[in-house]
Amino acid sequence: MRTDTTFKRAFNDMIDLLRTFDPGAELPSENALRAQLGVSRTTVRKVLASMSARGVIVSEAHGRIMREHPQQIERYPKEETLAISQQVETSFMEWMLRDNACPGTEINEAELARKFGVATTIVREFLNRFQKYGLIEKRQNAGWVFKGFTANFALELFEIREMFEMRSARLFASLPDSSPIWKQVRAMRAAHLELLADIDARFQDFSELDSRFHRLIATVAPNRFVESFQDVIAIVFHYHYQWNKRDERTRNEVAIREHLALIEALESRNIASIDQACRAHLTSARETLLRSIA
Amino acid sequence: MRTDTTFKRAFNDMIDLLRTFDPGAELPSENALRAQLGVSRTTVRKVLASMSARGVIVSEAHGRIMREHPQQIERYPKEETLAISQQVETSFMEWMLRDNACPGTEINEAELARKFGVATTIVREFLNRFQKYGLIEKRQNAGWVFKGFTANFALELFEIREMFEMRSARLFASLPDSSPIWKQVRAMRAAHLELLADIDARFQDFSELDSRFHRLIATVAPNRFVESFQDVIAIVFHYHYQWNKRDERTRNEVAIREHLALIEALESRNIASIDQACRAHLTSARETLLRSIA
DNA sequence: CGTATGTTTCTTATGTATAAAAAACGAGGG
DNA sequence: CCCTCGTTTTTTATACATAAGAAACATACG
Repeated sequence: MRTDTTFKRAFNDMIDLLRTFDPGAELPSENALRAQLGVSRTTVRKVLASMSARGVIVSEAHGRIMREHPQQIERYPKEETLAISQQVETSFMEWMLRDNACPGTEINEAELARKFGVATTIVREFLNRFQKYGLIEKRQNAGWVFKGFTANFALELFEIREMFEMRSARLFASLPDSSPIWKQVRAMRAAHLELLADIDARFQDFSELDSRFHRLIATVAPNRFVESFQDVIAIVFHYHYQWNKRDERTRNEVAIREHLALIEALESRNIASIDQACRAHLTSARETLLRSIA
Repeated sequence: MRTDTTFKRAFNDMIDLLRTFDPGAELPSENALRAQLGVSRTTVRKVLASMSARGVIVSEAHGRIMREHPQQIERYPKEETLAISQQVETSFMEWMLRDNACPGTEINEAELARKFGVATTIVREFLNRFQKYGLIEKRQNAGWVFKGFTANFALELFEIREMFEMRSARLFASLPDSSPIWKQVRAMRAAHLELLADIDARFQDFSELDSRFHRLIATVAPNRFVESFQDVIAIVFHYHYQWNKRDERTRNEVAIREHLALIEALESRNIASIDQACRAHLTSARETLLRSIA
């Protein structure tokens, strides 16, 4: 049966939300909370009931009042707030990347389901979605084959990435000053400089910034297929580097500097510089990935 | 419970296979048949048993003998040889393209399952796989949204297609004479000329030839993401034009001539001609699609 | 011993069940 | 009438069940 991860996530979020109110304050309506927590009213009511039961809030004639800041209420642990399908993604990635599964390995739905402790339906659904990442292949009336997280995979991935990214980057040259994207570019530069200043402590934050940076570049010429491909890149980098920490700090610092160079090139509107900076970064990222695979 | 479409398909194939034997001939071993029919031995045995029951073949001490050509045995109808998941694809495409679903329409798994007369699991699985075609989008804990088979969709599709196809086509210029692909190119030209000669009768065969032609061009630089994108193109064209027959004959004849021009350009090894022919064809294909959508 | 068939076991394709979440419906109160 | 809240209905996420199909094992025969 369905897990109540949505409720638990909303419950945790509600704790944070309550911190922004003063003790004794009247809470917003269920509908307002629904919008803020991003869940249905049904779930909001469940959270409210749960909070009431713990005495954090009390129902009055005219609505609900927060009694006190929920200091000692326990949050639900992170794992319990993730839908089973998301947990399966992590489990699978771990199996694939950490256990170093060999190219050509047969993937068995039933076996994975047992190993991960979930229903076969979920594994099946995950594999169907995962297919688009190009790492597995289905065989008629039989299981799947793992094609391997290989150098070849990396090369094919970067071949497409280069096509897509060069196309977007070049478009910046002809973007008018008035385009709102320049503001975002400046903000992006600031975020990079900030991270760079504190690189020793925060180098792990780079992965997410990286993804945001490349997605921003892609937005100049919106295309659903390009966006979908960004998901492929994001998931590969996210999980691969999560379990592959060699030279992480250096690697990220280099990438940040390359990003900054590209930002400068974009702002210069000079096609040649843009080309050069973009290609330099992609080449470097590709080599880094290849080195970590070999 | 699982349907026996695999058996029915194998049964039909077996009828064709038996036609190639003489009456009284001894049949190949179960294992040999398995390889020829492309199914498991379990299914082969089921087919053999079924054929025996109908008296077409008899078991002897030393194997099986075909008694007579299976003239009056009835084949299973085509629909019964398609897995439910494939039928759902057709049903969904029909709903989307023929019923002209509006952009923004909410897709309801349960409702579709009822409408198509299948289990919700299947619909869910289909939608997950179908997501990669860029026509639907999932919303957290809710259904899906149909983004519409719109002009925008066509434009984004062709933008990627042009990038991919120009890349491949250009590579032909530097391909050595010795490459085995030239032979395939010549065969492809022959197939086109043949179809052109008989265009009035066979113009419906173009769709499949078209797909093969573009896939052939892509094989010069194999890339799983490009290949996967060919599936997108193939499915879109296959279904869209299946229910959109306006000017079909003319449309296909034009495309064949464009293909022939491109083949000639490829063989010339002249980058400029290749570029020109390739772009001309893609532009024309795009305009045709756009016209049929509007 | 290698190949062909009979038998058993395991996996996949598909249907059904159900708790959780979302959405729709309804009734009061400003 | 619009908003808020209580209630009912519908849908989704997940588990489980089972026939069809694949694969592994076993036996027999040349």
